[in-house]
Amino acid sequence: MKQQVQQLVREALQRLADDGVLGDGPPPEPQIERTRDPSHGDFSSNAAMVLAKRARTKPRDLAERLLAALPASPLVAEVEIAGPGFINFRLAADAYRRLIPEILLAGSGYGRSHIGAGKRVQVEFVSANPTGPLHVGHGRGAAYGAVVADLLEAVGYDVHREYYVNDAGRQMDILGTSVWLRYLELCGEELRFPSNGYKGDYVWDIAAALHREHGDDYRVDADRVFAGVPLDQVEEGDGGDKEAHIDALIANSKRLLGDNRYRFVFELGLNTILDDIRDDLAEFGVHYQAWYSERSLTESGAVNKAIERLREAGHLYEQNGALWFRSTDFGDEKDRVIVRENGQTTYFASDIAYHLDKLERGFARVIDVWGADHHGYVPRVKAAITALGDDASRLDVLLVQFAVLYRGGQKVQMSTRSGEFVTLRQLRKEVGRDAARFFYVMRRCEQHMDFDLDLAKSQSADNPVYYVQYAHARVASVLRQAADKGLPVEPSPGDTNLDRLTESRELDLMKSLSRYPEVVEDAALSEEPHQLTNYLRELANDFHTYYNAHQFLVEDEKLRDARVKLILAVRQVLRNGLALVAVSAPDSM
RNA sequence: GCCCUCGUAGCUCAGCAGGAUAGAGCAGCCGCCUCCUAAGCGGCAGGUCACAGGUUCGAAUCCUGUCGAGGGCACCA
Repeated sequence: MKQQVQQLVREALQRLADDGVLGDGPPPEPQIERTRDPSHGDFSSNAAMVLAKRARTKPRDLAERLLAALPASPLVAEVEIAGPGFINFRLAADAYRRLIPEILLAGSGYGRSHIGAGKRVQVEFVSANPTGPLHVGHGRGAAYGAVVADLLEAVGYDVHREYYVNDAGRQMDILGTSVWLRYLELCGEELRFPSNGYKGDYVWDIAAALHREHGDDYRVDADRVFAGVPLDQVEEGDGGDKEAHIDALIANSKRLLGDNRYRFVFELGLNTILDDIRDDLAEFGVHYQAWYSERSLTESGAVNKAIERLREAGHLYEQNGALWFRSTDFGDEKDRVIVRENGQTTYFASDIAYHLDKLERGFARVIDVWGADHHGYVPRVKAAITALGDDASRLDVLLVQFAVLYRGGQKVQMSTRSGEFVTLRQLRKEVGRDAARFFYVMRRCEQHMDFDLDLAKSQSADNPVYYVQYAHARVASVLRQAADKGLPVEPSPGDTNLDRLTESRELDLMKSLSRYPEVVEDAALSEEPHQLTNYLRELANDFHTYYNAHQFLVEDEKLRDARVKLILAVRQVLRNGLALVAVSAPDSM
């Protein structure tokens, strides 16, 4: 609808340009926006103000000429010049009425478009280390990434969703060792669990599974495991070193178990947790096209290849036994280590290889959804891409701020270190998938979020999820009532009877319905799902207002038919919008 | 110390590729069910858009600085 108005202005501008009114060059693309104030009509263009300087006229004079050049259209009921030079359009009620059969015909396709033109976009999100279950912070990234991906798909992009699995590196070794130590405790070994180990209950569970399946097969005397290991740091200033302590334990684990058996324990931990994450996300309505293994990058030689390319391009140097990437040449604040003194490549090296791989796979755009705590990481990844001769602007990093949970007005304390964090699974169990999904994307991602658990659980109008779902359920309820009363619920074809929709609330509702495709497009292109949830709330509000003001199942057959068609269209749009945020659209509450 | 994000109604947040009197939801106050679910609707009240400068015909929106909140500054991932 907006596009149709835009087309009119575009033609008018072209005419003025042909007449030489606009000075040199082709006319610019006109900006059309929905008005805030209904007294300004439905749409507004600031073209005259923007082009006044170029045309060397006053904005209002140019607006007059533009108005005169505007082609006639049945769409428009009224055009006027207002304020400093805005051109305001009021559309004909029929233009809105015609939308209803369009929506009913398009069904789940209403609001979808082809702006993306099938361009391939990759969205990588969550990508949490498989060292423990997902917590509520990951949940926000999961919901956000999933909705951004679905939105982009809805506007015609070919979307590839990917989870980068950090299945290599020290953190994973710490997990493997943690599992083994817990297992040894289950075997009856006495030991002091390292302060830097993973202490969550899930580690016990994995250890228990190992013990159940393999008895004492992996048992080694605790004394041998801790032999020659530097002191742990139990509390501040006790002279211990928890990093050196855990590293030595890892080394001992590898040595005492041998490669194959160490690998077995390691894989057991990794796979158990990864399976759990996979299930968790699937239950949350989050699905991926690929789970990309970090380890595979090393094994395929991709990491070495990336390093070689950087070396050939002259961006590497050696210092203190390590290999560094001169990222400061590309705007990073300091240079970064690629290969450590001990010969191991860093996580960053893998990440360079991974991003190189992403770009080589030919995605027009690559979107990374990261936790805000990784923001310092952005410049170095972009630096690496630039250094490799690619265009860093193809990569878009979206940073998602943390969510702070509130229960009973109190902040829910969380600490990853002690293993006391609320998991995504617990959250889903407490508030349900619908509320979790909706609440997570209700706010701009860069906004710190207060997640009110009590509100998310409440079955009241205060809760925006119930509010929107209730609107959907009410439509279904009306249809049930119609059936009970023996009234025909099959709507008439096309725009039959729609001229009976003359109430202001009906027009408001139709206007809201007409905005939906614009909302989806804006939300998708700006990667802002909250625009969609806000819209859904507004649409639900328009519907509830209408519901309260008018009876739908009236005696007058034609009016009844018209109103039923309108609310069917409302139901369709609510369904489509809720589907995009993966929230259910129930027929009864 | 340096860097990033944020600071809008009592609370939670929209609005920010500059535009017409700053919006919504809670909470507060006042109304609305013999009628399709009141899990709803309407109304009132509530703001020096953190602060100070600057750019502009025009700034919540752009720039600089100050203050405040969160985060980041590893040969961890």
